[in-house]
Amino acid sequence: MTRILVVDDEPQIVRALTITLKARSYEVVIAVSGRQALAVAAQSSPDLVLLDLGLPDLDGVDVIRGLRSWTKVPIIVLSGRNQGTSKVDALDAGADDYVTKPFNIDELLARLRAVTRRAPSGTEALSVVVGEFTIELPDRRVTSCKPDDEGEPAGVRLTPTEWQLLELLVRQPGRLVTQRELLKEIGRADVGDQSHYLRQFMNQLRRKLEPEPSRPRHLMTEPGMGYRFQP
Amino acid sequence: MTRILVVDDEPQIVRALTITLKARSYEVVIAVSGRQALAVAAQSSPDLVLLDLGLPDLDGVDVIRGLRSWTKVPIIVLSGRNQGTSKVDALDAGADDYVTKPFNIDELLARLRAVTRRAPSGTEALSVVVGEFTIELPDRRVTSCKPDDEGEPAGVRLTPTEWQLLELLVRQPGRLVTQRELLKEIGRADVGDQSHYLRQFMNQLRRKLEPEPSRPRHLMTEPGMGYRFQP
DNA sequence: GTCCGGCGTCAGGCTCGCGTCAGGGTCATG
DNA sequence: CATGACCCTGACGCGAGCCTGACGCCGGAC
Repeated sequence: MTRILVVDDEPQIVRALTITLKARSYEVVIAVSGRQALAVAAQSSPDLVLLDLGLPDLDGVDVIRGLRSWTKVPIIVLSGRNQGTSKVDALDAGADDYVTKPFNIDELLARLRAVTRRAPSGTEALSVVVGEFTIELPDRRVTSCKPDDEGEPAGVRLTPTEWQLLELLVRQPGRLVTQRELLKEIGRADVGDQSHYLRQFMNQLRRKLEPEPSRPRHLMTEPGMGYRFQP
Repeated sequence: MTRILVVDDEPQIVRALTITLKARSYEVVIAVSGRQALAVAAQSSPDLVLLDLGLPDLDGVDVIRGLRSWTKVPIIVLSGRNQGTSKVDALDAGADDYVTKPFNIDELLARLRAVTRRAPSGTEALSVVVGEFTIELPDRRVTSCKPDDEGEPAGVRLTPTEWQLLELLVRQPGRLVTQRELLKEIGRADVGDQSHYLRQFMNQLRRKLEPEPSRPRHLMTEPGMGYRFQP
């Protein structure tokens, strides 16, 4: 089932879109601000994003850039502003389509089908460079730029839990991800203080990815809060 | 250089578009009717089609269907008619975008960049070499480079299920394919943990294709996640 | 200076997932 | 009916990955 992330701060718009999309048996995820949109997109990996440009916190174009820094997920922009260069800016920032409010719902659905039709493989993603390694999100692998002793371009083996944590961090570059979010990702947000757990895996990740594990440059820890991925 | 096929029967529109596009160093090819559009597209293989719906001979939607019957080239529809269901019909027939006349030229150029940006333009490899075998996807067969004892260039016999799994892996070289994806391919993603199932078939594939089945070099397993084809 | 909470690191037990062999069931074919 | 080929399930050993406990370090509070 196709999962759609609806980003809008007007409740009635969100409600109308949700009802319409669910009636077409789409799965709907909601965000009401730009920052929330980036966080939710990272955690739920939607197949399409419906993005309103008039958000309270971030500029819509910055939201598009934030998404495009790690994913190729199709983005359709909804906007009341049809003047000026916002259309061109949004499209050039990486949006796939631009629909002006008020929009015909059938047209929106048709455009939605058009952009999803072209991207059948779900969430294609880009790669992120970390030190001497390249994290390839779509392939779920980490490769080294330098070949090893035997001349093979060997990569790094990551365990499922390590990968889950790394992916959540990398998909939100620069943003602080709380311990709770990280623990929720690996299904351990239920009981007590499990931060020890996290430290264990972060340690392993640093040992596998950081040149100097004791002096991390990309997997930064924010004491008392959580962790942050620094590109 | 990006080649654009402009299809319109109004000379002044064609002229204006041609000048604008050539100024952006696009290559421009012209057709003034539906039939001509199909013929020109076939022989010049453009990278994008700008299609006016109000053509004298064929219905615009039929032109789209005609193109889509053999090519995935991006199509942007230009139209003066913004009423009715023509938008939905055109998009569902295979158009990638729909712009209503009169249009802002900067917006059109931005949409043009948006659809070409997403265009795959990649040709898939049809046969893959793995060890001493060659996997020929279109022929659905695996042949050995070395002839057998009797001098015949014997191939490897794969069962339907084995082929389904191998094809899914080989079609995405280097990418990790999750257990769920693999099980879904062979129609067993419905209930419970069927990973045992997978292991069975992967084992058989390795015994048939890998020089050392216990030390696989191409059909790699990623514990807890899935499998990966390594070219 | 002393206490204390949070973090990094190491070590070890234990479960889980993987590979492998073996055997039974089903369907098409001779 | 007999005979394969193929699909599917069970059992078992083993190693990897998970989870927990313990210890040292550092910075801030008092």
